[in-house]
Amino acid sequence: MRDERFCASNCPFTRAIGTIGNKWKPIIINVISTRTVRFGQLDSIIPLISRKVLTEQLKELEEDGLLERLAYKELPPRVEYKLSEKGLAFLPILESIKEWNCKYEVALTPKAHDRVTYAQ
Amino acid sequence: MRDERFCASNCPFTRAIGTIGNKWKPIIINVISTRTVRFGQLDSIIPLISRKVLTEQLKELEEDGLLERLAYKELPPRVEYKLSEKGLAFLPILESIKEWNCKYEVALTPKAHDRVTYAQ
DNA sequence: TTATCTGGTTACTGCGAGGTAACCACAAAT
DNA sequence: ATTTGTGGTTACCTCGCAGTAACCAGATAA
Repeated sequence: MRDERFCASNCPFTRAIGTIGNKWKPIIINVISTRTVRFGQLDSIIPLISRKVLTEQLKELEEDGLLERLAYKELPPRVEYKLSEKGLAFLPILESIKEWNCKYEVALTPKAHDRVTYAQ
Repeated sequence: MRDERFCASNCPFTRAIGTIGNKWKPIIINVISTRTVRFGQLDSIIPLISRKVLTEQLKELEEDGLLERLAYKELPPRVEYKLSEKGLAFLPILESIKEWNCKYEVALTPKAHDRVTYAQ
């Protein structure tokens, strides 16, 4: 899940990609953002992710110091996640990605086949 | 390789992550940077990637408009890759990631076991 | 008594990402 | 005649990511 060869690289950029360079972590960080979010909320907000993978990703993010896990000893249990200073410092990067995408993402041009069909 | 469910999302951020949110693409973009690089150079510069995967990633990056492929009809063949405007616009984001990592990546603290060993 | 709620964990399983190795064209060099 | 250089493509196979389903505690509600 986390690529050990990347994390063991002597290139800091490669290590960074080894840490946050997968599809779920930027999504999770973006969802948490500046809030405090419970596990169940993340599970329902993020489409398509399974509880198992969500648990794994959260654990890795915590290990890498991007977020903090607050477990309350209640029943039923309550666990809250919030970004650490490091995680919060990553948010502007996600904003840049959003801006970059909105500026450069081309509207999907219909395929030639479809265009001909409609033109007739 | 590219997650179709991400790319089909109606959330632009999710689509962006579906496009560049994997481990190889940021590395490739960072290596090409402002240069014009040949296939063989990428193959030798980037450690651990196979030619097959490199080809696939380059093709996807081209399809997504991040880079341009220049094939010269020579023998032996020569193919050069360079970033498009969209790809170049992504470089500052990679720089931000480098800065973010250097600022917040904690030096791996030796485990308690090792520390005790050395202390003795 | 039984269901519900929460945040997981575990075992089982399948699919596909990705690695390896062989192969291609064709010119120039040896 | 054979090797080398270049940028791939293809078939084959394996490993592991990730999905599913079952299970857990234990208090509260119905």
